[in-house]
Amino acid sequence: MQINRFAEVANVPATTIRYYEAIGLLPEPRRLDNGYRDYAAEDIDRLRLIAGARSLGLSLDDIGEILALRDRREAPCRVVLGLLKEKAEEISRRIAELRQLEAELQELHALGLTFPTDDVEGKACVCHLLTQIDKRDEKE
Amino acid sequence: MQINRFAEVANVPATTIRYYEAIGLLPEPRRLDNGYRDYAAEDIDRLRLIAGARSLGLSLDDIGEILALRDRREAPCRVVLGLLKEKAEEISRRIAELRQLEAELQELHALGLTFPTDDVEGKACVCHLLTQIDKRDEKE
DNA sequence: CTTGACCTTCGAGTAACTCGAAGGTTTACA
DNA sequence: TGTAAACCTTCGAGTTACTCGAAGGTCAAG
Repeated sequence: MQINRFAEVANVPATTIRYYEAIGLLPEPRRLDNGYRDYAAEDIDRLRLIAGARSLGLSLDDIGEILALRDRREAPCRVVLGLLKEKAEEISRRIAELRQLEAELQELHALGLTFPTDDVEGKACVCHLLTQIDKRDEKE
Repeated sequence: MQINRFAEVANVPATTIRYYEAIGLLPEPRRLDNGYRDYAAEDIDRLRLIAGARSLGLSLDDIGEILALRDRREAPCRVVLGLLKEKAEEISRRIAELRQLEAELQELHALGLTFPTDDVEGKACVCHLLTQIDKRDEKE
């Protein structure tokens, strides 16, 4: 299987596959006589694991650890479970932050609409509000 | 005002201030005889605008545009309003994505807990689930 | 025989900083 | 007077996870 076919079955760009190989996540594959990479069916699983973990937001570093465990014939399940939990918590924190930010943006936008749109220097302008954000946070 | 004091009043690390100067967001300040940067009170506003806009998630590119308009004595308010609206929409999309991801992570974690944690090769393991994520999405 | 689709490597670019090295300056203190 | 601590300077490289471009080799079809 050449790289493009491999890319297709795992749904990962070929350039990304070469990148994963370069950083050591994927082993160097056999080569055809012409030097083209030649993947075996067994390779798909590893790449799918990487892609799956990435789509859940795990870092390539985390994934590297998981694969290293597996390569040493140790089951990485416990590590994976921990990482999934951590990630879920991180994301729930991130969601809270973004909600906050979303509210702030909407408020600022609404407030900005009530101001003139041609005030370069004065204080009656969204742009001026931008300079006040930190100060306002401190007062709260 | 030397850079550390300037950093303090605007609540931005000194290294970041140098960085903003290097990429042209902040003008080169006067220098003291010993070569140290010397900021004026008027400079604070510009840095606060940058910091405020950054904290709302605007990119340095966006901020560069805003500042360029201001430097040309054109009011950037309309642009700012547009950017705030765009950002709010982007963030609301991002929140939806993260919610989805959070649910997936929790589901996977819960499911993983019901599996043995010492299965290297077999299919009864969270790690195996990771390789199935894309396929499952396709079925849905 | 050439066109197009594939494959190769290498180096650089992205965003927004952050860090480290290697050095100069100023102030405080023994 | 010496020196240590706390400033300041520049420059280059590191971070994350790719992505792109250049320059070139290979292969099948028409």
